Amino acid sequence: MTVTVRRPTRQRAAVAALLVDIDDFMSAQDLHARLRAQGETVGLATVYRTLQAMATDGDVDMMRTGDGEAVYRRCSTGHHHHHLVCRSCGRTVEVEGPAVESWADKISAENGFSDVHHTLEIFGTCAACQI
Amino acid sequence: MTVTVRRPTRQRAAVAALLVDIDDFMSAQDLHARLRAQGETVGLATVYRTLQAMATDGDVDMMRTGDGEAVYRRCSTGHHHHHLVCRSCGRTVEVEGPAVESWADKISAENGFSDVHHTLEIFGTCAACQI
DNA sequence: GTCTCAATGAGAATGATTGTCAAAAGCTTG
DNA sequence: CAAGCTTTTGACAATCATTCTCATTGAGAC
Ligand SMILES: [Zn+2]
Ligand SMILES: [Zn+2]
Ligand SMILES: [Zn+2]
Ligand SMILES: [Zn+2]
Repeated sequence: MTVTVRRPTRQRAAVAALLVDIDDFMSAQDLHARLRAQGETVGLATVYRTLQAMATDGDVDMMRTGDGEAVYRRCSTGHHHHHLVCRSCGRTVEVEGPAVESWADKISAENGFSDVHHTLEIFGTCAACQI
Repeated sequence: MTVTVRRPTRQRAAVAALLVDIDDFMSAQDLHARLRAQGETVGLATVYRTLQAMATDGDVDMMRTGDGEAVYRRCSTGHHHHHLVCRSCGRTVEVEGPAVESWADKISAENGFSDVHHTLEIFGTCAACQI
């Protein structure tokens, strides 16, 4: 197996620290803007690279918004889960569904697919955002 | 309720006809290239607009690839379903999961979310693409 | 301190998607 | 069929997230 080495840097620490404070999914652009607002000097490309590395390492979850933009979030659980996201205020709830996992496995096997993974997100309006 | 009127045009017919022939998800750019290769003269912007209109009307399914590109497919069933897609050759199988639907509804209700919808796709390697 | 290589950042480049707006084409009516 | 009205089209510019380039900086090892 290959172990990718990642050197700890001020920039990576800044991004990681910010993600701990934020509770909603946020884009690289937004995170970069927040960092700059806080006075942290981190390049945009570095924010992109850092987020991608964290996503690869499983340290953050990445999701695509309706218009295809990548958004990231530091989740509390390290294991596989999905999200219930308010399309109005962005509030996010982490959810698990054993039934879904087994269904996906069964469907994949039945159709001869291997090495599978799935994406599943639920969007709606949370109680606080009801009119 | 509002009923959107759509005038039938040569360009829309060409896009719709092409989608019937194709069995895999395909991007607007790709579809446009195919149309041009067939000698059909349809503008790129028109392909984008047509696909969006068809997706809105429920005539095609839209999905996002791993890198966020929108891809479209004319599905056989008119009702709600999901996809099992080969990440190597693109072969797509339409799948249904009543258990997943009810799970999503339950989770949403439990957390006070309303007006929900979900996205769910399974990616893997199909039998034919195994090494 | 020095050496080596990963990491950074400023800016350019890419590439999908959307906006603009004048010209072309459906539909309706006379 | 012609005129009038509205939608649709297409060439091109504009947007905008993301990636690339490459010279410079910084971390870790000795
Ligand atoms: Zn909300
Ligand atoms: Zn899952
Ligand atoms: Zn395949
Ligand atoms: Zn479903």
